[in-house]
Amino acid sequence: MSKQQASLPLVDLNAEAPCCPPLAQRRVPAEMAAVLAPAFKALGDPVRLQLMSMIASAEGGEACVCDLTPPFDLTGPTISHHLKTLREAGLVDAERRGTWVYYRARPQILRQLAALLSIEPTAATQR
Amino acid sequence: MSKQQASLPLVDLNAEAPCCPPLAQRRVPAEMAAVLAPAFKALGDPVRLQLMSMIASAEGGEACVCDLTPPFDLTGPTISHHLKTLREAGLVDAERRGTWVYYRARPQILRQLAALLSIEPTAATQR
DNA sequence: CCTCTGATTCGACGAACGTCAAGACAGGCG
DNA sequence: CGCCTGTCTTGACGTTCGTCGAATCAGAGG
Repeated sequence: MSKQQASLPLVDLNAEAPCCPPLAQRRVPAEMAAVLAPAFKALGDPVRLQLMSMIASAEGGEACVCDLTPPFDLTGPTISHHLKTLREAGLVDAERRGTWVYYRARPQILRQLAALLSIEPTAATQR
Repeated sequence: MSKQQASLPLVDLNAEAPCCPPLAQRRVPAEMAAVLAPAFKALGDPVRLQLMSMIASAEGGEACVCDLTPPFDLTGPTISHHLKTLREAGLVDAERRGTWVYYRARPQILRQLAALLSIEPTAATQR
């Protein structure tokens, strides 16, 4: 419900992936790779990985940009850009309440990514 | 100083991360983010995500380059480059046996990444 | 209305990435 | 030995990324 994110190519993981057959169990088809790779790419930057963790582990499940910016030696616009990347990857959700903007993690997608990487101890994947 | 990927030939996840406190439970420290982000980045390309899946789900836990190349509309060098990226991220291991080169997944790291993304239903992260 | 603060967008720059063609290296086979 | 097949490296190209400064947008409060 952020105002201008409607026109952005937002990754719609909910409708796309019913859920995740583990990566090591069945070969990931090209379409699913095209949908999920951006999410991994979004986590592929140290700053964004920390931002994601700060948001997901925050009290009440949400964090204000004003709390996310100071811990880094980066300018406000740069943090905002990283948050936008996380938003477009479908990993977080933004909401403005008065003066401040709050970011909240989307647990569904984290679960999907975790399930995709999970390895069954029962499967005979070892030599 | 958020750009720290200077001299990082090979990610050494074994010695570095004892294992993974979930991302949503405790804030990921900068050093851990610097170590783990390259692994996510390596998975952040559709081709590499499929390669990773093809290797991890292959019979006997290993796949030959000769089997990995044809499914893509890419040249041999490009596939080789992507495999090198996965290797440098610590996600796969390569071994030459005679004429062919075989790639094998490293389950430890996949488990670490999955654990990092996992969400405990017990934690009070939901509202 | 104006101003102040917080957050995003815009424009620009250097660095890194994905891709290919051409060449180099490794090993099997005549 | 020489050739052939498979894989990797090198050099180059256009594109994308991470970062910043400056400008802009969105509310709150005088």
